[in-house]
Amino acid sequence: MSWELKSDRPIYTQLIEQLELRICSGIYPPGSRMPSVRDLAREASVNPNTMQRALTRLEEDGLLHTSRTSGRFVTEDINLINQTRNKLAQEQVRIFLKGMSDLGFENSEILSILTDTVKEWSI
Amino acid sequence: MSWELKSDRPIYTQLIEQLELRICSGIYPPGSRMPSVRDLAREASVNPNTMQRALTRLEEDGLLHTSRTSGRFVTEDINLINQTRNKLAQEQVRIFLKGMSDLGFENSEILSILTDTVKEWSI
DNA sequence: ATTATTGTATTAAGGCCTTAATACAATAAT
DNA sequence: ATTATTGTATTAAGGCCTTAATACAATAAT
Repeated sequence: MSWELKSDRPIYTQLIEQLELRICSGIYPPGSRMPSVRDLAREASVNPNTMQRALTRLEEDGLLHTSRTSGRFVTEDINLINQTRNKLAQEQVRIFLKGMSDLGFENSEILSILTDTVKEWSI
Repeated sequence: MSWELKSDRPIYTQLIEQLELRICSGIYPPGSRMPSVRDLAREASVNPNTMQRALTRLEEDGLLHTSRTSGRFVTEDINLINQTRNKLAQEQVRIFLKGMSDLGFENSEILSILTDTVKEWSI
């Protein structure tokens, strides 16, 4: 998975989302060691300071913890990870339904559009 | 409908989205006259320059046109408005499915989550 | 013991966004 | 004819974000 950073929002907020995503989807497994700040920054083509800023946020949320000089580690609290995953999913759903509703689509329409799109995707 | 401007993205991009939304959902009907730049700016609590920047963009897309000193008007091209509405809707769907997929949800799960959420909302 | 790697902190520069204050041109309204 | 309202343009200031260049402390690796 690439980092897909766009210029329409602050990079550090996008990094936060990407990192959350990678932890929630198991790319960085529970308890595993994260790449160093410098490595992550190089990988995402951003300044180490910017990556650090994002990592600090994940730490505040408890998804990461730091062991001074041996690096950062993903939490082993699977419960927290799952809660985060569900929180992110619900947020996606909420934004989607709000957006479609604002465009004037009825619930029934939304469901049928989605069903159709999913079918097309899976063909 | 209030303007709901957040600070996590440039305001002018949010204004563009809001204005598109209002045209597509009929709040500003086809052919109708828009409030003046200054009035819109006051309404959204932003600087006239910022509102102007957003309006210029809508104009480039053909959703608005200007009649020098009598104001801006919404296009009468209902076809264009509908195309825009569908484009925005498809974009919502695409982002939603991408987001849920990145979180590791299967298509079937996505559909059932959405169905459930819609049911809860309508209770 | 020494070295390399880790996270962390600081400072300066530049860029984009937003606001604010003005001003001007065109024309509808009077 | 005059006035008010419209869109439009310009300039300066401040804020946040990002990068870049450094430096330091702690400790794992050697």
